[in-house]
Amino acid sequence: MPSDRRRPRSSTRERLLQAADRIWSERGVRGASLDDIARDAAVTKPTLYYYFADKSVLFTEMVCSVLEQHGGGLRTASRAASGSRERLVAAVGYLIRARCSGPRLLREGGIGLTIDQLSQTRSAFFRHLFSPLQQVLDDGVRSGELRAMDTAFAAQALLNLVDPWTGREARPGGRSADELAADIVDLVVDGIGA
Amino acid sequence: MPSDRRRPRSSTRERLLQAADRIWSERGVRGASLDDIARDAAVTKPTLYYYFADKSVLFTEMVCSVLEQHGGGLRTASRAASGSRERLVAAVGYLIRARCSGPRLLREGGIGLTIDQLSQTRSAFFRHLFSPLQQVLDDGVRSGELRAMDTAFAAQALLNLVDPWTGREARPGGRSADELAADIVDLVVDGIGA
DNA sequence: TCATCTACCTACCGGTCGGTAGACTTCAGG
DNA sequence: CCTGAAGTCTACCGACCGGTAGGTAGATGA
Repeated sequence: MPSDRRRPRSSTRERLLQAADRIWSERGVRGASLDDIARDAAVTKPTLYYYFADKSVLFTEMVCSVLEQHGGGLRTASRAASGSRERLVAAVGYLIRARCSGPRLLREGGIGLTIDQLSQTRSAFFRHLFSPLQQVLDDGVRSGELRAMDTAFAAQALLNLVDPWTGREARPGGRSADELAADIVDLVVDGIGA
Repeated sequence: MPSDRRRPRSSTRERLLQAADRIWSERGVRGASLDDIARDAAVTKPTLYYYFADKSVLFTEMVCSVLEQHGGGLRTASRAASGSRERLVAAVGYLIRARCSGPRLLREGGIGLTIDQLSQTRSAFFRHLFSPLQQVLDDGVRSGELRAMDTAFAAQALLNLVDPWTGREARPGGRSADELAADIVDLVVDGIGA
């Protein structure tokens, strides 16, 4: 091997975070080993340990990093649209297109996160995903486009709805991300009542 | 050990299925070992292998068995009520109370199920959970209580909504099973539009 | 009474996983 | 040219997991 060594510190670290996101999102935290992640980032496991103290740290930092990233995209997307329904479609569509599997990974827990790490990921979830979505709902209620409701419950419900459908399979009826987003928002906004 | 031996064959087998359901539902299929399940059923792992050829067979039989069981409860519950909204509340309430985590376990897949086992679990899911729920929606559309819609999509959405909240934790705002069911159905039937 | 069967056990195997020790390579600064 | 830190590697460990080999206690039936 020539001088691949001595790569800039941030690049390898970043590749490891991305690999952890991609692989764990697809196969679950327990479905893929650290070797798999290291291999995907084109390094070996000890190199992974050079950058992250242990598995739980890698997990926590990865989740926080992708939540922050998707939080930014979510805010941008929902601000770009006007009207509550359109903002919701934009937000939901972004989450699906970005394959944002944060909530699902959060629910996996159990890898032995410390209380501190757990509260870190929860806080990242609320700050970056939950709150922006709830904000859109609150705005809609205030402007009269949406009815009065428990917006926290509705926001969580929306995220729970989006989550199982972010994978590349399992898009009902072969819907595209945009169609799926529109259908989800139509369902939740209009309801199924006559 | 006195004469615990020579227990009736069906009892131990049944206890293993129940243990697998309870433990895997709580900790995920990869989060608990066969030793854990055997221990919970008060036998050893080889005894588990006496009844089930391997892990994937135990998984498949367990999923089919609990789906069948919950399917029965689901039909009974939704038939006992009248009116689409009430039938939906009854159905959703049953699934939450029964902590029916079938859909989540199904999504885990990946334990190396054969194609045959996979189609077996999918078919059980559709026959016992999905179809009864879609039936309630179809009836509602036919009677005019619900608007025309893609009932397959709506049924899947309802199951996706229920699923993340069947766990013992994570009931938003400390809702009881019945309150949660009512809130979910209100959200989906009435929508959040003004 | 004795062979056979069911139901279960202890003890182990091969493989994988998270994690570590320590050597090697590259490169910047003196 | 030397040194030392940064970055990466090979090679390994103990724990655990799925699965198996081989044996045993007790009920059953001829």
